[in-house]
Amino acid sequence: MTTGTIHNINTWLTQINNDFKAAVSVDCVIFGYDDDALKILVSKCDMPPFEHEYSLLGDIVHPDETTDESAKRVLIAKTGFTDVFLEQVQVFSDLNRHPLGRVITVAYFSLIKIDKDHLDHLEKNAHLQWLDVNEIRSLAFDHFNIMHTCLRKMQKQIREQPIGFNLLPKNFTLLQLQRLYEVVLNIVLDKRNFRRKLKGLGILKDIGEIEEAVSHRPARLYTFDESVYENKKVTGFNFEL
Amino acid sequence: MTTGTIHNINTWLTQINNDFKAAVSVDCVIFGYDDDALKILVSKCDMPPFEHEYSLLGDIVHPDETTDESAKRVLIAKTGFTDVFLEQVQVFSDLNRHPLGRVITVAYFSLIKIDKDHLDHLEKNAHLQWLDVNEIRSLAFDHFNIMHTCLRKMQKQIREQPIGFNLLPKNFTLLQLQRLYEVVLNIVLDKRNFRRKLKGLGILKDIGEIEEAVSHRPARLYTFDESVYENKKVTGFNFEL
DNA sequence: CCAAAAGTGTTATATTTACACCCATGC
DNA sequence: GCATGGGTGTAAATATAACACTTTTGG
Repeated sequence: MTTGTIHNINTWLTQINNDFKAAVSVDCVIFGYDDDALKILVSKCDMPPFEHEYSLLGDIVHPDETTDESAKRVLIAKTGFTDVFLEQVQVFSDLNRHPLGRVITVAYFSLIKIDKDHLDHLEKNAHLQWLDVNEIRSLAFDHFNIMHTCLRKMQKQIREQPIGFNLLPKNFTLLQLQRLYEVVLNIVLDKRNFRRKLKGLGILKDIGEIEEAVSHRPARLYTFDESVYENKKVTGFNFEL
Repeated sequence: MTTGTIHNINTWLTQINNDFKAAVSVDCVIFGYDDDALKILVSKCDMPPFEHEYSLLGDIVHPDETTDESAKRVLIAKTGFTDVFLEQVQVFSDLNRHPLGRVITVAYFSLIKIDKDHLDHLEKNAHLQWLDVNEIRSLAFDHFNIMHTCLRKMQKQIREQPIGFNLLPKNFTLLQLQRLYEVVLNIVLDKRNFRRKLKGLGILKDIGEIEEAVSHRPARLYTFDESVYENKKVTGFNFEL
């Protein structure tokens, strides 16, 4: 192919041939943290040849929405949460990744709090299920690959930005936060160093309350102080642990 | 919209309606470093209403190629280089981003060495031009936005991985390398600390030669030792400056 | 001899790591 | 009283930051 003859969508191409159109979808890796495990929300897949696999939650992108909007729509529809942390990760476009034909998908990951209200909602979607990321051996389509890519990106991002709070209840103890990092990153953290680091960042607010109904000394409860974070962010911020 | 009624491309949807197909393109932010400036390769745009703007190099994604392959094809066609550093950045899918209709684009950035052979090749593509990223005020379509997003991602990545070498000749002096970082990141670096840091990383190989034809004390020439980097990468590597 | 970049070490400061004990609560 | 996690400080090691002069080459 010579340089003079290739199409160029940014110059003299004047119409788009139908042969060059593709279906575009979004797929969401929805992370939740529960029971000291990192989980993702999946759905039973009933499309051959993946009838006995689980798949990520996704949908085709509608003509009147961006891919970000599409991913948000999927999340709201499936989880009921309207205010979700959502991050675009990567396009997957292998030619035969989907049995319906050419489907180019944009992968997203999302972090949500698994709570009682949420579980009630999920009961209406009996086909949905939480899987421990460490126990997943395969998923439908190329979703195992997508899940892994999103997991790596999330692990990187959780070290650089305070996004882990999205996985915890509004108020949490320092040990809960530490365990979250340990589980997500598969590492062991030193309690004192972890606490010093987080208090030093100044993004935690002691809400002046303590745990209730625990069979040990109750811990103080903290919340993520987003306003402090927003102020510091501009000057640079290192969340490394 | 209720949860029971949304489409789901991963379950019971059995065909893809043409109304749900879109044109998919790739757009490449091709970075080059020359004359102590970071530049990008652009093309004169002749599509209304952007006749007097420059645009990124891109093309529609063909039915028989992934988006990565598509981006690589554009790069080879426009620059002649077959072995290019290429990184997927993000999807841009605003509804009216392209005058031909719905075009969802996948943005990539690429790092290449600007050298004489390259310039010879470009002369055959008279519509191509290098623009200093600091002097660009606008580009066609949403390309200014795309360029900025790619620039930020590249700046982040160059601090974490030794990708800067892709912008330099095979052999280079330490000062050239330092200037590259200073220009790309808009920072000032300390010469001694920079040298200590890089020598400590062990990824530079002194090739035993010196600069020629310079009107000052000639500097040693180094090259990037990829094999050492590949070995170290698995154990973790911090390229922060 | 002048201009231009090459090349080189030390000290102070900040950050990170490693590590052990007493405390409060429920049962 | 015992099991469980809550909560705290210090010292060593490492990494980062600041800083100035002599050397070598070409013109």
